[in-house]
Amino acid sequence: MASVDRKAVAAVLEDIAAMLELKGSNAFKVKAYENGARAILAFPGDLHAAVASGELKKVPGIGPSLFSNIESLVTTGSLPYHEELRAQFPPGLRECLRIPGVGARKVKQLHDALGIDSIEALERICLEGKLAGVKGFGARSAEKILRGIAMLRATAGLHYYTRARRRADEVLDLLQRTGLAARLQVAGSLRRRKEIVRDLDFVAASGRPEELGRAFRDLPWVDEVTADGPTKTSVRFADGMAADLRVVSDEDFPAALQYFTGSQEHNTQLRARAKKMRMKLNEYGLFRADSPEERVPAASEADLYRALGLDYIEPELREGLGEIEAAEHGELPRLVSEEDLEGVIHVHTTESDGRDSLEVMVEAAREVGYSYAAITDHSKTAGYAGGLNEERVLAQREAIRALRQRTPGFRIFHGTEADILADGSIDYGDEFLANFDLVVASVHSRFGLPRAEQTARLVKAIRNPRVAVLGHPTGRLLLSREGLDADVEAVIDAAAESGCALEINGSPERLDLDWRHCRRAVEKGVLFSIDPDAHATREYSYVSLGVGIARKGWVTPQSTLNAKTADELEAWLIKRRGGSLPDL
DNA sequence: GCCGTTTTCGGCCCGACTGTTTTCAGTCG
Repeated sequence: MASVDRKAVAAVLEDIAAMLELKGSNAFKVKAYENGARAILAFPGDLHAAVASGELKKVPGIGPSLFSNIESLVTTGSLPYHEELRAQFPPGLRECLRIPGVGARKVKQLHDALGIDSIEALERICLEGKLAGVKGFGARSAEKILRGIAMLRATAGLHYYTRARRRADEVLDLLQRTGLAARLQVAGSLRRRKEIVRDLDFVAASGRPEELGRAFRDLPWVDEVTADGPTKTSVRFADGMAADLRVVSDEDFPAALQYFTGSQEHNTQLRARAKKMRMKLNEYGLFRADSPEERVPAASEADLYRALGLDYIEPELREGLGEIEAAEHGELPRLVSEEDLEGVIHVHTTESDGRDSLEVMVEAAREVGYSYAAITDHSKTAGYAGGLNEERVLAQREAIRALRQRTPGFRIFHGTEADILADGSIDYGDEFLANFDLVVASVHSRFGLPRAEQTARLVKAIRNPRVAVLGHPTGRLLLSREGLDADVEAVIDAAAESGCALEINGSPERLDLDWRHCRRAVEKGVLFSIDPDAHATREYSYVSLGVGIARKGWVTPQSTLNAKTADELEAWLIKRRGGSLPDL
């Protein structure tokens, strides 16, 4: 049987949606396929099993038709309906949909009028000045499309959260200094703490919108102004990042902030709810449906949610994945926050590939406010990272013993980030692992193993009682490397069963485990270790990125390993390994 | 194509901006 994972299924559904759009099908049918793709990506269980049992039919957004399509895909590896559609459209035509500012209607029109069937053909027509003849396209259309093509090629416009956050803070600072904004906040996916951000959204309350808009256009990084209306200004910075500013009245601000925080899907559901309750929600406020002039008073986002019969929903949760239902029933979790963290796990020093010494890393952890740190340098297999052989481990143990004497009131756990070998065993061997207080086990090699082998490898490591934490579980690198191919659901089940914690690695390029997987794991009782993977003192700040991902994944303090106190962690470690920690 | 405490048929979120138009369709979020 062909192995079709959820990403592949979602990609097919998205492809179908794109082609239905090109066909000019009912927009809601298109939407249904897009929603289906999202639902599959977010579906936490085993897709094959859910198809076999029919459980998938119960997932919102998967109706009879989508179910049978998905069933065909996972059981036979292909879908005739998809093939039929593909045969009708050249692949280049679907590529054209990715150009910003170019949608299905325009692509279809250009295909019909000029036979354009690829981005290259479209570019040529624009350059040759042959576009303006087509009805609906004028002199400026070609220019705009060419810019869109350039943009698409440049970066695909995606940015790490950290980079976007830094730029957003700079923008907020400069706009704040103008004194033109009574209220000013960043919204959008950045506020929702998505790991990857496409553009920045700012919302302001101001009595002088034109001046504020001008200040926005005049920001030092602005390369191009892409939209410029009385309430909305869009720019692109020289580094390719796009940013929007919306200016509203003070009274409208809460609704505007809510609206521009999104996500699209969350807002769609929220508006449908408002409508059902005979109200109307838009970016200016909440109104009575039968008397549109009558505003439902709301001084804050919390007021808006309350008026809709909902508990306040934290921005991180607003992904349209059941948070509204949970808020309705008072079942939202108390999300973990940085204040809940008692200690830091997964810390490197100069002994392997860190840039600061043991003493400096420990002191910095104490200054951050932690009451313990688990030092986890690389293991012997990681020669490229200066990994420690057994002899050096024992020497480090002595160094830590000595440092403990000089660091009263602060607990130092001696750990390792040990390599999981291809067969799932840990490179030091189980016996030697007993020398550590805490073992983080990670995959650093053989990413290409077949799925079944890769899964078995991770499960074996998780079931090893010496292993406390599975480090960066999928090994992905955002924007550059797919994670290893493993059955995450099986990994989660193994963690739940054995009690091994899964890491939420806060390194900006990792943010692994992905938040989409966390929620199901939390429900199953899995513990998470929210770690910086720090290679220098300043990288302790990565913990806050990990916390953002944990919050998106509905992780609570109770589900967080390093929200335990030092004593609790020690007790947990002893229980996990079924024996005492090394006598130090 | 999906969905149901108005409904198994008839809805499906809503508005700003652009570029082309003289009243609007397309795109985006």
